[in-house]
Amino acid sequence: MDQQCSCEKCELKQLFFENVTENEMMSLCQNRIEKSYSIGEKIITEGNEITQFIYLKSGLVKLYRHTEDGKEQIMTIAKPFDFVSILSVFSDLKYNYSVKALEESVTCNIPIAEVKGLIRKNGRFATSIIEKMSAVSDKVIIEMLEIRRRNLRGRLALILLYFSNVIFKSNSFDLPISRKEIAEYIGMTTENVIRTLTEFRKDGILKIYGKTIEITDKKRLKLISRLG
Amino acid sequence: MDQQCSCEKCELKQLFFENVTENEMMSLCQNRIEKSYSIGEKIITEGNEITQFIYLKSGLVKLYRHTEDGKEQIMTIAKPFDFVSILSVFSDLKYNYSVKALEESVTCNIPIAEVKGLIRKNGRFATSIIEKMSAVSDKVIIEMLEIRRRNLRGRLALILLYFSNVIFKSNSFDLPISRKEIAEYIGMTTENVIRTLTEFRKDGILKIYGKTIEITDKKRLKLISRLG
DNA sequence: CGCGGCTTTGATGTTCATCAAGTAAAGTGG
DNA sequence: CCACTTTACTTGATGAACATCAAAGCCGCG
Repeated sequence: MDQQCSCEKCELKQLFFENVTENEMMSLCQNRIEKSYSIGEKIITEGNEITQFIYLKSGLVKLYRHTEDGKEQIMTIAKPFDFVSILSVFSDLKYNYSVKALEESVTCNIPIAEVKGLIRKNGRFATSIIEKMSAVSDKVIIEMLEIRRRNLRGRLALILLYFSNVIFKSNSFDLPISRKEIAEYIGMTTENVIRTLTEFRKDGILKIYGKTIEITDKKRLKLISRLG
Repeated sequence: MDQQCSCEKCELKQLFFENVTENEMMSLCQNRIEKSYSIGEKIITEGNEITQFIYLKSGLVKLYRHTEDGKEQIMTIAKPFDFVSILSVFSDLKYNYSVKALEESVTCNIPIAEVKGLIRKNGRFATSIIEKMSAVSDKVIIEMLEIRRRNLRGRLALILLYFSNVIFKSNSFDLPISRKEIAEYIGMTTENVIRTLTEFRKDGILKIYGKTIEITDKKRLKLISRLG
């Protein structure tokens, strides 16, 4: 095995492991497993035991859960640096949500005991994990409140802007989720997602080619997102 | 000053400070301030700087925030052990929500730097904080998803059961919040909260005397909560 | 090439917000 | 303590927003 651990070069090292000693890093590096997932593959299954601390190195994923009546609710869509396996990882023995890849994704998996040990031994590491957790749950909660307070047009406008500004950083992008999933994400029906998209198209706000969206009147979309 | 720190007797000590040494505890104890709040008093104001780590010793509080259009959204209702000042405390410099007392409440306030120091020095403490944080954000997120997936009747039934089973542990209790606040909590209008309450009363599910609620047909209320 | 899931549009009815208007309760200052 | 103001509560009427149901075209995949 190399003296130089391959994690040293990982662009996500600074995110969580900035304050980890060389020895600790070596141990992490030897115990970690990288996994690749193709579109639609499940990364985490609701109800399964939590054994790994998982974070997203690249790609895009959705966090979702099943309701009693068999439907799905999407909690959030996470990209790298947004954290995957943070919610409930430290408070529960089992996952109470599932995670699925929306794009080709790569995760880094570390045995949870290893991470817990590191938290106990290394205060700076503990601090950075706590800060990260705090930021992530905050983000999810605020996002959910922002969705809730809008009507359908506002909700759809909001997430289109989210894809455009935050995820893809472009006015033209391929929707990473189906119409049905958009509905599950923002709490409306598939039919109304489609109808509202069509409205936006007719109003000259969007161009739509299947999954490809081009935002042509962003100012107007922002207005709808603010006023509903 | 006493040798014996008064925090030693605090029933909440075990919750966060179980793993803290005697010296650390003395320091905490000297720097902490207990504060009392009467009904309606503000404990935390949105936008203010975060300087204290605040937890609820007794009482009941609401966490809420203002939307752009001047309305209020209640994020959750917290009781002791449910944590108050956990969301965003470690990731942000300012609060992005407010907290108000719904009942006579007492908080214990510790300078945030003190807690951060403790996290760095004491791994077991860091672990217990992380577990607590994880559990709290999980609770809030699941709660919000559960509210969202229901129709009005289901939402109202859900929170009535929440008050009855979780908060007051009785079929008869005084609502700690106004009709308007219920509306802000579960995302509906005040008028419809009232109308639905009246419906429940007419259906023989509840008795209502102002703020006092008595659940007379819990089985039925549970059914409504499940099926909407 | 046929099956199942996704997408689309239309018709219909329910659910819910909004507006209006009045009563009750609770806080406020003289 | 009473008049006054404000805030909370309540009911009804109306229309808009939204879900549901139905039917058909499309697409990818075994």
